[in-house]
Amino acid sequence: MNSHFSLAVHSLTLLAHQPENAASSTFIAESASVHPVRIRKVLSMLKQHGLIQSKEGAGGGFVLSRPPESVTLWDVYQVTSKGTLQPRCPDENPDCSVGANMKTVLGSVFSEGEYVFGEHLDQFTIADMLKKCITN
Amino acid sequence: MNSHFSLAVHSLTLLAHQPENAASSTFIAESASVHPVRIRKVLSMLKQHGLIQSKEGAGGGFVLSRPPESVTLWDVYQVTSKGTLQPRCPDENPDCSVGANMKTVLGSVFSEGEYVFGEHLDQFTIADMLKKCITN
DNA sequence: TATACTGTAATTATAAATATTACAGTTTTA
DNA sequence: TAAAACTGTAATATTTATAATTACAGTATA
Repeated sequence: MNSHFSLAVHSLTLLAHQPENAASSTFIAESASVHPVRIRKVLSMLKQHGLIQSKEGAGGGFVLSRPPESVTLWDVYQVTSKGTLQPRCPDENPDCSVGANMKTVLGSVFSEGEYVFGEHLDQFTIADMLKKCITN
Repeated sequence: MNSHFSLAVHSLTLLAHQPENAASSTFIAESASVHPVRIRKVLSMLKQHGLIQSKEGAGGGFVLSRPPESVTLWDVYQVTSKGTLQPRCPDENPDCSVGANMKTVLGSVFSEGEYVFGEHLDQFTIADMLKKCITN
């Protein structure tokens, strides 16, 4: 699983944690121990898909655009990581009936698998994540 | 998903395809378009877990040690890729209630998710993979 | 108009994956 | 019994993928 996903969940959870004021990329980056530009890239994806809003200029930053109870990890996964479950396969080899088809065959198994995995992720919301973090 | 998995499935399917004679790492490597040493490393894992047998020396190579109908993709996954579903998380940040716990919280979500995903993989055997490859 | 932000592109640095080389050990076969 | 064809594995080099850094234009605030 790529790291965009965990950074996105982290950021959204942080925004849910302080719904009253916007969080800057620097603030989020320090919480996640990564570079602010990386946060801005990930949040750019979330913004494009309507999960957050941003405001430029002094005092600006990021806020949730939907209640954290309504955003699931599956929603986030689809924005940041769709298709990454797929196993890396070497190029197709036309000289071998196995080598020629393995990529396609495994591809369909993993596409279905991603859906099954998604049903699991869909059970958890950003609000759940916040609750789990705080009660620990 | 790491590439060990797809190389392992590829190799096992190839062995199932020619049950009569052993396949050398060079033969498998050519079918999968990768380096023979890499194949030997992956097959070493499968051998340790009793999925295949190997024979050194001239005319040697690899053969299945169990019928391909009895080996599922979940069996292979557990040998080659257990834990790789886990998202990459930055180091824990003790100064932030979210940053301190996110890794653990996501960890448990993905451990359960791996199990769910495993139930899906468990539906497919190496024999199924061979059939799918050949009828394509 | 200085300051504190987002947005994004370009570049550099680091880490991970993969290939390559090397060589010891094991069978077969000529 | 020696050459050939293999596995097994470690060490190194190369390539690719990730991540950090730098740079700078644009925007809102005070």
